[in-house]
Amino acid sequence: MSHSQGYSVGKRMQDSTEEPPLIVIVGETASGKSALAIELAQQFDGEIIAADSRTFYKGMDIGTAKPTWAERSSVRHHLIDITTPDRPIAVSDFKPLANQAIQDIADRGKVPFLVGGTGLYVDAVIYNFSFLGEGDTTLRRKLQGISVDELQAELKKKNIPLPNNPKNPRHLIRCLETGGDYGTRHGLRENTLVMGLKIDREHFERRVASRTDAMMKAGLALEVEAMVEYYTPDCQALQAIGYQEFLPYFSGMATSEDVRAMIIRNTIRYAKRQRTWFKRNKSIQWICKEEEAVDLITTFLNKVSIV
RNA sequence: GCAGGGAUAGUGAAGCGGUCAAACACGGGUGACUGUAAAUCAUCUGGCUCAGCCUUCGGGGGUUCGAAUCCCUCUCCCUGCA
Repeated sequence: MSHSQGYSVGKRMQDSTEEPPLIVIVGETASGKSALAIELAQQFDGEIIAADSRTFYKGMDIGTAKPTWAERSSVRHHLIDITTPDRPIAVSDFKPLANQAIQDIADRGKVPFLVGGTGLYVDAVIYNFSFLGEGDTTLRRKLQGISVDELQAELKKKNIPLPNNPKNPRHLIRCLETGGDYGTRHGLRENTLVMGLKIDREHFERRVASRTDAMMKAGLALEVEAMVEYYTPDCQALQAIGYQEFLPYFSGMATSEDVRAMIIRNTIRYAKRQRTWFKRNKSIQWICKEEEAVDLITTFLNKVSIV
């Protein structure tokens, strides 16, 4: 942020090492960050890049609270509907896609807004994660049947230290895949403003309930049924809140009232996990109202254009 | 009215004389987490001046060195006979 070398505008445009400015908005699900982002993007001539692990997928519209077509025509959105549930997008796929979008938006003279609730994916971009290799899927499938104790024993045998979550089978398997290596993270991306949208608990829970009702009224059951029939119900993308909860309903083991209650509960639990994730990110500037965001962005953009 | 059965922590449900602040499940809190992340996992969950102490197992009263566990009685609930 401190290279006041007096680049000419032309030089800056050519210089690929210079990071385009980026505005990031994070927040728990149903916090209203998408609506806020649209407002802000309109106001500051921006475009939105979705950092949501479930809005990549075509067909998962209602349950993921994907922005509507009207919203998407008012502000251009990137990385929504870019794949299908049977072709998942992992963090390591997301990061380059997001960076491409950022560059593309900046090249067209607009302001990129990275907006989403998937903390890991956001971090991958703003902390410039480096990744290790992809795991062997057949080996992974084989390891999935093994107990935690056996996985730990396997690691011990190969002299690989246990991961930070030593009882998490997925982390143990990944550890086995990478030989105990981890990717690296860097400092916060330059020219980046990170904002987090806060929402008070009570207001939030009411929102979740009414949002769930609205989704169900909009035909969520049909959407899920179609997806489950076309893809396998256990495919990773469909392992999403608003989707999995319907499985017992389809097999006659639950009422739609049960489904509703489950979705609400799982959404609230998910939001808690998001809060925990974001809490330790000290780069986030927490805001409650749009005006605060406007202020932060205004000063941010001024500073960036001066450098 | 008679004969049985039951009342256990936020909920469901074990326990049936000491090792019980009480299994387990759910619910809830807190947290971890770089290639499945809307996923996955850990941990706590009666109270406190917390390696110890205090108050709990429908209410009251007994028996016992000792009771959630045995006896008496009261309240409420279910089942069978009236």
